[in-house]
Amino acid sequence: MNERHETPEPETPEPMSETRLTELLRRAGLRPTRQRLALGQLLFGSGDRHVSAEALHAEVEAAGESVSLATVYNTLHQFKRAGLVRELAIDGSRAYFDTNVSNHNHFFIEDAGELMDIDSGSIRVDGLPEPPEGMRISHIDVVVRLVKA
Amino acid sequence: MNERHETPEPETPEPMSETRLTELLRRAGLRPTRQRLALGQLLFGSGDRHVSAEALHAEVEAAGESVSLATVYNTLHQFKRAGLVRELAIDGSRAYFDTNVSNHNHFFIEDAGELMDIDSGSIRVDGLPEPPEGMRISHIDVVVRLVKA
DNA sequence: TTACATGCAAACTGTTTGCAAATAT
DNA sequence: ATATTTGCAAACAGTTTGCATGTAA
Repeated sequence: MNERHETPEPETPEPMSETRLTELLRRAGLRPTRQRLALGQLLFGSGDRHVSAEALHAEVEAAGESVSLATVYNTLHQFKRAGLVRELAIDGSRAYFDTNVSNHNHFFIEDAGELMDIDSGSIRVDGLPEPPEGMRISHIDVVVRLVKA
Repeated sequence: MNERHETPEPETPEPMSETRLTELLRRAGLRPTRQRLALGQLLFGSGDRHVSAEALHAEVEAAGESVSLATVYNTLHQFKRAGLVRELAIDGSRAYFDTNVSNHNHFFIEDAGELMDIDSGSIRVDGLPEPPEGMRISHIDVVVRLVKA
């Protein structure tokens, strides 16, 4: 396992050429294999996305590429280590990955298990208490849970 | 935006008599069995608590009462349905239950997997965007993740 | 007495891992 | 050539469930 920890690429969304994708992977220290290119295309080829491993696996199969579920998991974790995706703790029962790695928050539609970004500018959190001695804040997650009105 | 299902009684923390606990369970429509009394004592007998099922099981065994893990799970869910505890989505790998069912937020110490309440008054969230059509906000979770400084 | 609760082990879900075969450089 | 990556199936953790037995009312 040799991950290169570099500043995550400000990738342009929208259909990404294989060359761009290859570059992206290379810079992350990952060989551009068929599987990683297929997953990368789905993840980074069309704006910000929220996926579970299972869902991404279904998608890649539907797209005609065969990639094992284990590889989907491994790849998502490699992408995460490379800073290309962020993992979200939303719902204990499955892991969600977000291709938007910038600072932003989420709506979560409970019944549908569906996630949506909240524009980064809108929410403001203040009145934060001091973290306990010897600790620092690494990240603040805000999840706005929605139900049918 | 600060919707709350009516919480069924702000029970007094601190060592709770068996009679009080029995009452509490009765009002929740739950028979005061040995197991539920033992778990209830641990959960509601000493201020606000954050527990995983596994940890609570260890505790109750350590306290000399034998309660199966399955019963711990079942009981936590019954307590949750009764509004006596709240389940937290913090970390995909295990479920945490919080005996503080009022509106408040959390510090989460990543490495230790430890949770702490943040005083309810301190954090303020504003600039919330409108929920999508036909949806309403059921709850807002704020988790402040901490790492060693 | 009877409806509810428990314990056990087995089932299940989502995720991870070990290892031989395949692939990228 | 060789280091990395993959797929598979088996392992795994946490959680849930079916059912016979035990218990509260």
